Amino acid sequence: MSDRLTVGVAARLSRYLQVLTQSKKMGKERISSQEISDYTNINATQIRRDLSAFGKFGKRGVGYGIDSLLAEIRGILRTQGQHNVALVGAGRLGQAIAGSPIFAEHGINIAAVFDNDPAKVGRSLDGGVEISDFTRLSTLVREKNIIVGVLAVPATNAQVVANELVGSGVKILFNYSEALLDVPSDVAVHTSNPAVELLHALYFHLA
Amino acid sequence: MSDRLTVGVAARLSRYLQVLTQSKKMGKERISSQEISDYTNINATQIRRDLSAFGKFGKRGVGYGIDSLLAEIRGILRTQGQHNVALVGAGRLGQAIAGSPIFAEHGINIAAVFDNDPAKVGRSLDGGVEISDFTRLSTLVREKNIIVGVLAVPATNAQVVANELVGSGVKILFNYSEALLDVPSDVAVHTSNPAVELLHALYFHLA
DNA sequence: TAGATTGTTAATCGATTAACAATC
DNA sequence: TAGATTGTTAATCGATTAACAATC
Repeated sequence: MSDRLTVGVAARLSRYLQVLTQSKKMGKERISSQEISDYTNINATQIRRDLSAFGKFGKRGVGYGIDSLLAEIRGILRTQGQHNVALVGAGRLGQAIAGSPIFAEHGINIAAVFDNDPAKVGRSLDGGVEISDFTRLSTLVREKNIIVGVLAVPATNAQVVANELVGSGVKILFNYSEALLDVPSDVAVHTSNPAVELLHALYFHLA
Repeated sequence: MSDRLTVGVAARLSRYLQVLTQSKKMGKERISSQEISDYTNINATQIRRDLSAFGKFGKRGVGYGIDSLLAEIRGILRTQGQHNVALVGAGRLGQAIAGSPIFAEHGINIAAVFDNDPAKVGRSLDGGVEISDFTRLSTLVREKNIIVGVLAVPATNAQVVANELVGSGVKILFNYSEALLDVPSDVAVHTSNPAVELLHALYFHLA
């Protein structure tokens, strides 16, 4: 299987990773496709099908070993190591992101934090990273070979920050503002949009 | 078309809504399927197909009128009005959510905020909502007929808060913690998981 | 053994795309 | 008219699901 995964398979595998990580934290050692299905709303047959395309990871009548399945999926997604990201914006949202265990749990390291407020520059966030001035962004991003940028800035600044990140070599942007971003076609933008998801969820509740 | 939309169509329509809302804010009056495609990475043919299933909303050679398309999609999704949600957790993340224009822009109103910290209860957040004690959750959620709850609490408290919300009649949960939530089958859980999305995005960058 | 759960098949359904006539 | 973009067809591909033998 040296073929590239389809978008759907890659998305589902990373969701299994989340369930496995949390189940492991809760002390579980084995999990069945039905249990993963309950948490993800992905059909249990689909889950077994996704996994069996790469090998026979489970035991009939028993389920999947959490540790070994975690290792297998990380191998398939090639995301075993540590990944450095740059966070721009050290306001409430930026601080919440830096202080959350969600990134650290999956091997994602916030390697640099930027803000343009002189009162914040030089201080440290919960994660222990020191806040750098926005003007140092390009230098630090290049130095640390960072290819992922997280935008926790107001919509009015989002495009300027995106331009700076992209100009410094960043290829993946996580946009937490409502702004639409114009970027070159080789840059991927993921926009977090709880409101859009909510409208979508409401439709199925109302219908 | 009184049929229920498929999950895919409803998800895409709500993403078009986001692009239209922002384009309108930027002063645009018309938009083409190709422009929507550039921002969403959804194929332009797919967009025209989704829309034409409900009517002929565009003008050949010209594109779609933003105002009229917004109204049409809101009608299809039946989400024209105001929707009340309850926010639990008035820490940095909760404050960031309450202060963000993302919800308000789409007619979503944070009708109640809860926290268990006595130092916070009674104060008001940026949005203007007063923070209520967590013990009043059930009363207020029932009084205001709230069916959507947003969890901005640490993973260790997430299940307890989810139980309280579900027990008070909430049917849709937005979980910003990394915890897995056990809920009845008639309750929908949306978990925000930037780390999982990032692993997925990284795969396509590395491959 | 008895019960549980995987791995896999076969069938169906929806998503995706290219292409192009219609028409603004 | 010339250029642009919609609406729609037709064809392909991947996702989804039920069912069940294999086997732990």
